[in-house]
Amino acid sequence: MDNHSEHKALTRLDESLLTHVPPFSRLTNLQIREILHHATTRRCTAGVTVFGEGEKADRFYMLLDGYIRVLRITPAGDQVISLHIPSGQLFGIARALGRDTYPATAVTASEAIILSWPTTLWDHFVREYEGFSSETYKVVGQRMGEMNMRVVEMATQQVEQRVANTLLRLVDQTGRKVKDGIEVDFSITRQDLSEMTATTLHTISRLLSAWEKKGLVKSRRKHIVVSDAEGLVALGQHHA
Amino acid sequence: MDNHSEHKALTRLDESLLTHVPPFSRLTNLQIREILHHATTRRCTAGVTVFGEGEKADRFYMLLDGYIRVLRITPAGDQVISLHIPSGQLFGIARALGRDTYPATAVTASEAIILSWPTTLWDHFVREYEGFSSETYKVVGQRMGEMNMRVVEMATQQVEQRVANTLLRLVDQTGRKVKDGIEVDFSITRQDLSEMTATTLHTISRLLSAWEKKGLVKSRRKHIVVSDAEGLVALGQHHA
DNA sequence: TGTAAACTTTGCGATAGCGCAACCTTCCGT
DNA sequence: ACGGAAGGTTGCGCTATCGCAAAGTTTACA
Repeated sequence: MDNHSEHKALTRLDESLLTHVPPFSRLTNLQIREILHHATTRRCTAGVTVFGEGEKADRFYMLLDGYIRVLRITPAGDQVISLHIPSGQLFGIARALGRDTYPATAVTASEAIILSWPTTLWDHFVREYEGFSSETYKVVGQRMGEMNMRVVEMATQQVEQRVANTLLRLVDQTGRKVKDGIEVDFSITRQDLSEMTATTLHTISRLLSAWEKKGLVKSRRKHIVVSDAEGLVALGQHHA
Repeated sequence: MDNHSEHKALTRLDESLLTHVPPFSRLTNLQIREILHHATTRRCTAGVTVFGEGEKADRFYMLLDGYIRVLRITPAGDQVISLHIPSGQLFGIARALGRDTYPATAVTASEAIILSWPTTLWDHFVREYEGFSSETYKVVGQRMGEMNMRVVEMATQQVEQRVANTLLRLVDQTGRKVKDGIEVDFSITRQDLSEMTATTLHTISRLLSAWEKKGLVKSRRKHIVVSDAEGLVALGQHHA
């Protein structure tokens, strides 16, 4: 559960890594080389805490590969998963929102490659790099949209619908095609799913079992495959 | 429930109206006069829809006086209140988040005075006006923080705690001192409160009755006064 | 000034989903 | 290759909260 597997990557970073990543896509190779020059690279196994809620936000990050899980822990010790960040997105950008501490904890949900820069460079990036700012705020907007959707779902839908919709969104955003359906692209436990949907792992387990019997999903330990998305969508809609 | 009371205000707009409003506070009087020159003013009674979810975001707004309620309506017809905006804040700033439609509906929660500008001016504002952008993103950050807090609360707390905390936040953000406590500064029904806390108006009614007996609040039709904030805080914490 | 509309209260079941408990299965490290 | 830890399943009773119903109260407006 902690930073065991931290490495300074000495790998030579190729400019092509960033040329197709939105916030940097409009830049010249020279600019990208400049950006990479200031970057620190880090490879992590799953389950590594990148930064913690409330810490001083002295770096901002770009996920090159893998998935990041964003979560908060209540005083009472309950953990709530806010969202998952796919590769190619910035995160830990407290500075962009006028904050100087991270508002949540970021943990790797899979193996991951992460670039980061000191927050002091943020203003420089915004000023110098065409499109950096607007692309940044596009993902901020997306994330707000997702959070909003979650609030609405939690306020209006039953557990079964919420879980169905959450699972669908998961495979939609991070799904990988496999033999008999689409699989969530990182390890995910019933506990994790329950922390995303405000339920208990027990309820999730029961739901997945039921769905498996109906042929909607196939799940094994830490893996979930959606085999009948249509069917799940139906479940997610109806109020019965 | 619709735009009955719309007026074009012919009132002369005084520059001093904006000089103390964060996004404009660093500007010269000349700049402010320029900004006001492009603005459209509108006075509304409570309950007027300023813009609707999904509409083309062709204007952005500044609330000069009153309160705005931001809400979403599900396909099934359930209404969920996202947040309340106090005077002095921008809203309807889809453009700032790379969107071209409004993500939610905005309704006046009280009488209100609203300035607005065509979205086409947004980039101009960002470019020309020192501090406009950063102040904007500060409120975006705040709102994200609030939404996040709501998700966490809804996921981890019982109804009574959620309602207590919501009410406390309400009087904290928009409270007005009255004889025997602090009153929510706009009309608010049990229904409204239930739409903020993901409950039913019945449950809210029962809770308020119970709290009134305990001397924590005093409520009449559409008015709620918190008389013992400490007590409510206690209720909002404990898990029993 | 009276009548309808909007808002509120309260009682009484019904139930979705939790919490607990016990047990099973898969994986990982040594 | 085995033992323990992490993850998963399932049964059962409980309760917080909803949903319905019916009646009371305040306000608006004709």
